[in-house]
Amino acid sequence: MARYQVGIRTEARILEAARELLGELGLDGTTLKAICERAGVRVGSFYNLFDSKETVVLRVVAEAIAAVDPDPAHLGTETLNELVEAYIAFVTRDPTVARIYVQIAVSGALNSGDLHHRIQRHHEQRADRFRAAMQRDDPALAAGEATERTEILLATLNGLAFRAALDSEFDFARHARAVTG
Amino acid sequence: MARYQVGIRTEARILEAARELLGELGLDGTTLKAICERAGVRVGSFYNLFDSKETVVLRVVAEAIAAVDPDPAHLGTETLNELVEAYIAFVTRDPTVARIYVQIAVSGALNSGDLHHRIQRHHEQRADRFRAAMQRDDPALAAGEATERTEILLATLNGLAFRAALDSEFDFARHARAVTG
DNA sequence: TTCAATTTTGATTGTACACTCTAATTTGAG
DNA sequence: CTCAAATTAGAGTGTACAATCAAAATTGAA
Repeated sequence: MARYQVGIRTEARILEAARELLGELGLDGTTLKAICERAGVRVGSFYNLFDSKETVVLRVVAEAIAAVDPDPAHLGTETLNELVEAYIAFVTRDPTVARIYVQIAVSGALNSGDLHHRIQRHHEQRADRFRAAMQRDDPALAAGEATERTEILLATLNGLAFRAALDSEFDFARHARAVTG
Repeated sequence: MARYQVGIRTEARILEAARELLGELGLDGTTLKAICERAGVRVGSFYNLFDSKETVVLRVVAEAIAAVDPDPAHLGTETLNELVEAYIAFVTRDPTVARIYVQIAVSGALNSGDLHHRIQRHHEQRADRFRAAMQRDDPALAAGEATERTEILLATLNGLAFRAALDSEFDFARHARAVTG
């Protein structure tokens, strides 16, 4: 190990370049060449720091999701409303990254089993947090009913996000808040 | 014009091959080469009949959607329930094609403006039919309220379809019918 | 200061892809 | 049967892509 400072900075530049390109050009426009050019790095250096292009893209998406997490420490104190607001923040702050998440999820569904499982697990974890928050809000709510409501709520939010991806005029936040309460 | 029979049959073979491959391998796996091999046709013949690969893929998707249309003649007599059932039929009959529709919609959103507009128009037309059916079911329903409910209903159906694309075990039909009431 | 480990370079590989073009062949209407 | 139009063949074009590799340069701990 024993990373050198210069390498750490290069890694950060590559991630920043990828983040910018994904936002500006989307997944297809974010080629290895484009990332390296913007980061001011040769291709060989890229592969010294990352295993693949996929690695970088997934890190950018994961960081965008983590950036809006209302409970990064997993203390289990978040409310349903906070979770919905986090979802809204993710979609409205960086709509392109949100779209890329959907794109990866859908195209990866058939191929590359590993990616598929990671996305499925991510969805399940999010569903668990929604369900737990829902039951904290209303302790009388039965577990099965909470699971069911969570499934529908998340589907609606995902569907609205999809709608927002197609139409930039669409007021995602307003509709998302409407379904919550 | 004046098509020859052999050409018409070849066209049908190409469409069938594309349909099969899209179902088996998804969008990425459905290459021009693969389509031509399965259809027993040389690449040159393909381009004599179709402008591009995109043309074929879009025709397959459009035909899959049209196949479940409860009111192909647009008589305006369909019920909300029929529309939901048509949606369910589309997703459950050929899940891969449904996923490809999402894939095209999401990836095309940034690029190729034409495709983007076509998909947006398709969504709007569907929303109109849902809203009209909703008001036929309940004539007392205000227009604004119907628009709002349609937006939410379609979002939920799309989100559930997305969920089904990620998890083949997911019972899409049951959840879809649950939200309709 | 030394020097092993890390980082950078840049030329290169290999591949997969959609699409084109011309000439030969086949079709079917009159 | 004729022949123009439709269809087919198949080699070829061009391009964009992710990834590899060996050698040179640099870093920074001891």
